[in-house]
Amino acid sequence: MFLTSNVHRAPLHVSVSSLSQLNSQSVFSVKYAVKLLKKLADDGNFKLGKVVHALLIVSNHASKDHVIQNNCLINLYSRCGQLAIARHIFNRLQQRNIVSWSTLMTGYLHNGFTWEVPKLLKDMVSVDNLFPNEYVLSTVLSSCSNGGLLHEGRQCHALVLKSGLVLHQYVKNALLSLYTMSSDMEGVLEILKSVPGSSNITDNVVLKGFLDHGYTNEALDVFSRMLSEGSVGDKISYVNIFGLCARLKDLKLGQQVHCRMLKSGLQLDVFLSSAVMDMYGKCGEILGARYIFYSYPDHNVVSWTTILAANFQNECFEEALKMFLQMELQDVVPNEYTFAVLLHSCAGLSAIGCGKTLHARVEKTGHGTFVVVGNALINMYVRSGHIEAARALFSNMICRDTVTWNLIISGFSHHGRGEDALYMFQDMLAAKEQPSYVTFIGVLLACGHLGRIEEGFYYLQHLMRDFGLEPGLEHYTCVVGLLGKAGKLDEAEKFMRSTPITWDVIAWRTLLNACNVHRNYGLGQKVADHLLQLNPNDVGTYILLSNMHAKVKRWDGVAKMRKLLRERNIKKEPGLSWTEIRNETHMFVSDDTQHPETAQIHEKVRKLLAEIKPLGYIPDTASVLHDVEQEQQEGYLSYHSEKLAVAYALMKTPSQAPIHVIKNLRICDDCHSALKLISKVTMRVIVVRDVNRFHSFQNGSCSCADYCQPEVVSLNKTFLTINHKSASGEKILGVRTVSARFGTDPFL
DNA sequence: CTAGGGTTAG
Repeated sequence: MFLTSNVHRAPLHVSVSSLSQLNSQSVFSVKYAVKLLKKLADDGNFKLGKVVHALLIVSNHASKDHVIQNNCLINLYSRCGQLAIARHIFNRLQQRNIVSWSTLMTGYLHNGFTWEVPKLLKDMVSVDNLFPNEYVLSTVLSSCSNGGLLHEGRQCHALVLKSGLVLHQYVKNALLSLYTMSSDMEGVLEILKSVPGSSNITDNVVLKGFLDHGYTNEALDVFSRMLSEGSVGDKISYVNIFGLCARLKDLKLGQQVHCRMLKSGLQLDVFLSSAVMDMYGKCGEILGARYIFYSYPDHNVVSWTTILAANFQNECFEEALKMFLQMELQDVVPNEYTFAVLLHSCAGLSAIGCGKTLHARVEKTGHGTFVVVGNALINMYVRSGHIEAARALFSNMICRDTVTWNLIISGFSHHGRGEDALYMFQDMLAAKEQPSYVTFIGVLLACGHLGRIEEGFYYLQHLMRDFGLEPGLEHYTCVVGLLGKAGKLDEAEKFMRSTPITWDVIAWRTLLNACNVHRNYGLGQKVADHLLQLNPNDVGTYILLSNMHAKVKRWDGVAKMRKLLRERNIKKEPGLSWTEIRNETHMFVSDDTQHPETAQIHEKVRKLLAEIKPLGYIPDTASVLHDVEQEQQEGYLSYHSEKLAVAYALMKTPSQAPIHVIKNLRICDDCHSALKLISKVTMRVIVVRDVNRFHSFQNGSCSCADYCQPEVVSLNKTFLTINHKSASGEKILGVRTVSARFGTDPFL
């Protein structure tokens, strides 16, 4: 084009010496200068812009006082990030109009000086006696929403109403953004109702607003209206809609939207690919997320973090850590979200070595001061069994949020430290931090552990409601556990029958477990029947039931359970335990002989069992459901994985070191009593994380006080669940090492 | 001559 060729060629050849030749010539008409400056402003071309500006000055043309041309110069400099120059020109204008003001305001807005913009409006009205038009109003409103200036924004709303410009779409959208920013979704609905007309941009603002503030149904309404109008818009619309699908965890809808996007021919960009990955990740379809990741090449921190998070959310913790190494190789610099995801992945694996390395790194980079990272660190230490390290971190945190408190409270609860948990809860209230739904799960677990029935009911029936919280299934399940633990089994059953809620398998299993502990055979059988009716293939029920039969020496019952399992071809998930020794993770499978040191480990187990026998240990293998086929083989050694892992850790660690073992199932009664005694004879602290909680064995007793906690979901869905398959699906046996090289050695 | 919407943690 004529314009571009002129811009890009002619002025480029202008040198200082040639300026004098151009001096007397009228090179630019005003009209041409305006076109040129606009083009340069759009490109953000500071270098050429200065040259043209210089030419305009030296050309001695009458145009230099031309207001439109000068407005273009202000625009040029503010678009190039040179706000000081823009302001200087504005100050020296011979004459100015409303566009001069509006251009300057936009400059302040885009350069981050949002709070100056309402002041400029005030000056404009008082000094130049100009009334704001739609350009000015939408710019000032945007500044208010970007800068959190709610008060000023409200005043602008008044101006908008006075001017009658509400009907203007730009102004309306800016108003919607303002009310979205201030979480006033009722205000948003009000504007939508009173102002007709909608554009793609309106839809996007509103959709995002509804999503951010939990108005999922309203967001769905917007989406279905977009569909009925035949188009779902552009890339940004798709980003928002994928966000909606992610929120709904509706994979089917997400796939349909994805198909539609493909058909519409839209190409992925870094935002869109992140949004699609996030959708697949949150909908539990990790393969979809990975597919998108590899089909779009140009990733930034955010899209990398998205794929790491998708892996984490789908319990592919190792894969998340491995992919981070790739990210580093590509020189993408991680941010606080990246570190949070990585630390949560370590937490999922109880990979304390990786976790500590990352801890060292965030301390060095300064990311440790972000709440998200602090929370992730606390979570990592809690789930690796280092509750005191978590407490120390908590004490040193500069700023905390609800999640921080929830983590430390339920952390103590899961470690059987009920009193500490309740003290923390009191501190939380004293710090004026609003407790949430999750907070009370941790609090009720703590009450359960301490056997404080009345206190628990007070929290459930009064305090929660004082904070506007409606108790849910998790809370009620905690109460069942609370009553059950105190031996009030009939009351627990009555509570379940009288509470109008749909109880799930977990709740009934909590009651069955209580029956088991308190040897209430009759009620136990009743509950078990009910459980098997709910889910005839639930292994957990069979195991509990079999334990119960064994406890009252009803061996016929135990045999019946085994027969049922065999007949129904129900496979018990293999028992896995692992322990980390100097950054190496050693994984054990029950009755596994693949570890290179199997002979020594078995020898160690035999020795330990012999040592604790005099202290009263009676092997209780009959009560334990092993793999039925294997069990009938001759010479079968019933060594559960946790026994193997503990024995190995005892062999390989210094004599005072505490031992940390993680397992995928619930610890069985036999191992539990064995480990209590082993902690006594070896004088070691042995911390075992099972699916539900932590058992801290010390000097012959356990922090769980021999009672299992209800299996309520706490903090998030991945709490205490593990990934026993690697990304490629290979089965993990014997020794496996989780690499812990993340660029920074914690001891450097 | 001047104005608007997007991705990651729990």
